[in-house]
Amino acid sequence: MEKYDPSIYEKPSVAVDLLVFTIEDDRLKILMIKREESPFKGKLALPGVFVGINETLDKAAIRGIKEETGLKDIYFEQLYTFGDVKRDPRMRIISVAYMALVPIQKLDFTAGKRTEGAWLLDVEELLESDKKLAFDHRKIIECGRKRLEGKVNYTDIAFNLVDEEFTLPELQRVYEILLGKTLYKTNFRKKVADMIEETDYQTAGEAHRPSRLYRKKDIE
Amino acid sequence: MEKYDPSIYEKPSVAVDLLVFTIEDDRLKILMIKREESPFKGKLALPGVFVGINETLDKAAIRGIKEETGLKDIYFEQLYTFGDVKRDPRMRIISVAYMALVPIQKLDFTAGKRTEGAWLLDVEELLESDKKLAFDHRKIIECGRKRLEGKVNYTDIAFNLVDEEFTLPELQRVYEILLGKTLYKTNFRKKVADMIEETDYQTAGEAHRPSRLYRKKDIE
DNA sequence: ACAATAGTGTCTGTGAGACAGTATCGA
DNA sequence: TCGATACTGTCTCACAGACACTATTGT
Repeated sequence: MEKYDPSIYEKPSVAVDLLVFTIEDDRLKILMIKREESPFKGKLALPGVFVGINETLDKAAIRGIKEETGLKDIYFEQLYTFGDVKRDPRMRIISVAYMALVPIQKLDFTAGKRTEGAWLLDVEELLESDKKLAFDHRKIIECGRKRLEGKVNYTDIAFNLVDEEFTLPELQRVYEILLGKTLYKTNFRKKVADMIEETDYQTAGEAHRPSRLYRKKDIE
Repeated sequence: MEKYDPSIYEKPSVAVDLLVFTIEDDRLKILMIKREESPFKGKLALPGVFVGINETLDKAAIRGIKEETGLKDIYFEQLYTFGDVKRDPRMRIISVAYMALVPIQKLDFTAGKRTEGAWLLDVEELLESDKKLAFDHRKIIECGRKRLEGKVNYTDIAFNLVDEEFTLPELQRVYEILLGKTLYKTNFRKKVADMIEETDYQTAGEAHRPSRLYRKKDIE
């Protein structure tokens, strides 16, 4: 630390921006809102909250997730901190981005404070389009998308995008969506074999062979 | 973003803490300083700087590295942001940790502003000891140590810890130190084969077969 | 019977791991 | 010649990739 007293210097504001990912209709989606004020009025933005002076970053993220989705106890992790000087044209705001994953079955984002003005948008479509997003939120989403893809293969992060009980074809589709390529059933099953455990249930009512339900093995 | 004007709320200070890693005497070392003021007076701490109101996070990290080591143009990356409320007992300071890697040949940390009170400490020794460090700096160092180990195998990050020209035994020792285990020569060479290119030089003057010098292949 | 999807058996190629062997320096 | 370290050849084994095959539902 330096010798000067930081309290006499001008300080930045610190916010938490949230990337709430889910999978809907076999597509990766992200929760976004439409800004109703300047700057970037009318543009799409990530939901976010300012970090309270007596609030940890994780707590701020949890609070933001709760406000937007009504949910707590969902998976989240800190992504990266964005600190360009002019990322917000009004004033200096440093943004700590957090990524949250939620199975679509749990997600009812009108359950939060916001009852309208929020959407689940297709991430690939959004990133491929040249639509202007608020602030540096395009860059933040790209960062989250990469992290997601990077962690699929060497963590169990994908399990956070399926319901508590899931079929292997469902889980495989999640892997395929995150990786952006198709996988072979056999190989996929071998890979996840030691992360799952059977239940006694299976799907029914569809015009094909039923599929066994599994759950994530918690120990090990 | 929320509706309130953040400028009327109390803001945290934002600092960048630096983990300057190097390898000296076949050990992973980190640059640390002894605090001369309260709090944690006399305790070891990571060097750090406050982020200027018109300075990006990366720029603050570069400035800090320059002040401590006299170096610019060395490898660094953002590690993680630590925002516990009481991590600094004086006031709320959010710390964005950055990790820098520098080959020992380039490192002369008395070249910076600080001419004394800085040391290269053995990271494993430090983490195994129960020595009290300033702030949450033990946790930050653990975080950096893990990141380093995690990235060795699927990036070329280890190359930042050897000189521009290096022998394969040297590079292998870096890998071994970061991974904490010995490697087989043959397999190691196969792994790095497509990341290196030969030079026309080799070591001399040692009582054994000389070793060819390589450099990192930049294209590809 | 048939369409549709779930699930299995097995061959192959790639790459990590292990180890034995050869090469080249100074003393 | 010898000790020490640099470098190479090659066997094995685990695992990802590829693909053919069988199984079970509703219509």
